[in-house]
Amino acid sequence: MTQTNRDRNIIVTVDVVLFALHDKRLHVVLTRRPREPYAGQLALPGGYVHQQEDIDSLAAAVRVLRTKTGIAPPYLEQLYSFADGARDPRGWSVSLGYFALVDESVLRAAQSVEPGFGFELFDVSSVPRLSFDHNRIVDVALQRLRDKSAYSTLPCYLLPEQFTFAQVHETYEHVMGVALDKSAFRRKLTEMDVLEECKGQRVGGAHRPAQLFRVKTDLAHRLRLLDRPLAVPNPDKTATGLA
Amino acid sequence: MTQTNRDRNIIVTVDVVLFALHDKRLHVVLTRRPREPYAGQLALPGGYVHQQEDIDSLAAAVRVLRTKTGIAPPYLEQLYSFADGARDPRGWSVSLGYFALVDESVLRAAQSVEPGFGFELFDVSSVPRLSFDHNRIVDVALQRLRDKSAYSTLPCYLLPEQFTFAQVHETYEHVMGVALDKSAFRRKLTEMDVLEECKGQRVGGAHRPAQLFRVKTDLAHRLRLLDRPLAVPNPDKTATGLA
DNA sequence: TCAATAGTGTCTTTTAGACATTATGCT
DNA sequence: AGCATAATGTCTAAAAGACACTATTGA
Repeated sequence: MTQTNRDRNIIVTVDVVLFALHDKRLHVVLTRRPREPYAGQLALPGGYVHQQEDIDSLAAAVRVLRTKTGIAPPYLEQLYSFADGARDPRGWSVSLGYFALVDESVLRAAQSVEPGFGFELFDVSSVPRLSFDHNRIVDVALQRLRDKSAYSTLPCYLLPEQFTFAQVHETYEHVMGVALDKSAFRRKLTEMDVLEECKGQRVGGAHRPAQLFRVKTDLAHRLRLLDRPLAVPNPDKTATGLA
Repeated sequence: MTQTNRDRNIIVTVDVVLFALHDKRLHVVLTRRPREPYAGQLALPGGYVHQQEDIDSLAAAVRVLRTKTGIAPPYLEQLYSFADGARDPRGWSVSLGYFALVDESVLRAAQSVEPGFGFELFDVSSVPRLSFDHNRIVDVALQRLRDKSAYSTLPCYLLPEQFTFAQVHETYEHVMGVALDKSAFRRKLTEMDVLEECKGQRVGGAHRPAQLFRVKTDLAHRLRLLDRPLAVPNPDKTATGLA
C-alpha cells in the first residue's frame, strides 16, 4: 500500500506539442534530443520537472518551452498525461503533456534569436518517427485541437494579431480538415461577436482589399466556446489538400 | 537541465472521483485516510502508483479503486493531472486524476462485501472539506461530467442495465442541472439509435407501465458522442431541486 | 472593363422548443 | 370510470447548408 524502497524514482517530465501554421499547413515544433536516451533523435520539446524552480506543471511547461525553443506561446493548456512503465527505457515515467498554439511570426522571431538551439517544423501529416511515445502524444494533441476547434475560437491563436476574414476561415479549414461554407462561417462568427474591425484595410494583391479584424480585446487570450459545434458540410467536401 | 540530487522523489499518485446517483441526486464516493497526512480525514480514493504492479496509470486507478472500495466501475477515464509543490505537505507531487461512473446497485454490492473498509457517499452539492486539493479535483470532475453529458451518452453509465425512458431523462436532468423537454429528449435519443427495448415492461406504481430499455449491446460500454450538444431550454427552467 | 477576391442576400432544409394530445394500465 | 404516468404528434421558431449575387479594387 505504501511506496516500497525497491521502487526507483518515477521520472516526471513535461512535454509540449506546439502547433503553428506554415505554408498554409498545420505544423509541429520538434527538437533534437541532446543526450541519451534517443540522443540526436527528434522529440517534443520537453524535460524534467524541476522541483525547485517550477511551482506547478504549467510553469514547468512554460520554462521548458522557453529554454528549448525560446517561444512563449499565448495559448498553453494541459493535454493529457502519459504514464506507464514502458514509455521510457529508464523506468516508470509520467509525461505531463501540454499543447500550445502560436502564430508563425512568433516562431520566426524565436528562431533568429537563438540560432544554436533551434527547432524544426514538421507538417502534421508527415511527422517522422519520434523518441519515446511522442508520436502518440502528437496524435492525441492533434485530435484535441481538431475536436476543440469545432466548438471554440481556439484556431484564432494560430493567427497574427490582425487578420482578414478569409484568413480565419482558411485557418479553421486547415485545422479541421474540411471545407466550411464561407457565408455560414461568417454569419456564425459575426453572431458570436468575437471579432472587431481594425480601421485599416489591406490589399490581397490586385483586388478588393479585405477588412482586418482582431479578436475582441475584452476576450483576448480567453477561449470562447460555441453553444454548438461548427456545422460541417454534408458530404465529402474537403479543404484544399487535406482529408 | 538534468534532475539534480537535491531533488527528493516526486510523489506520484492516482486519485479517482467516482460518481453515482443516490436518492435522485449525484453523489461522490469518499474514503477516510488511514494514515498521515490527513489521517482520518475524508479524501478521494487514491494511492501511490506501484511501479511493479501497475503497467500504466489506468491500471493503477483500477487497482486503487478495487483495493479501497471494492468497486470496478464500467466507466473510468483520465480527468486531469494536478501537479505542483504545494498540494501535498510531503513535497512536489503529481496526482493523476481519474473520474468514474457507476450505477448505485454496484455501490451497494461493494459496500456489503467489505464492511470494514467502507466508503461514504456525499451529495456533490455539499461535499465537506477534503484532504489535499481534493475539493478542487472534485470540482474539475463535476465540470467535466456536466460538459460531457451535454454531448454524449455518458450519463447512461449512472443507470442500471435496464431502465425506463423517464429514468434516462431524469438522470440527464440531475447531472446537467436543468430541465430538458421530455419530447425533444426522447426524439434525440431515438434518432441517435443508442437504446434498444427490453421486451419486459415495468410498472411505476398504479399507472401505465413504462418500456424498459438498455444501451444497445453493440455499443455497450462505448461512449457515444452527439454531433451537437443537447439543447438546453431558453430561460430559467431548472430541474427539480437543482440550480 | 475585366479579373479576382471581398462581402451580402435569400431560399431550403433541418433541428429544436413548446405544448397538446393520445395511450395504457391500475385501483 | 377516472387518475396518473407513458408515449406520440404537431406547430412554430431558429439555426444551418447551399449557392447566387453584388461590391470593390488594381491592372
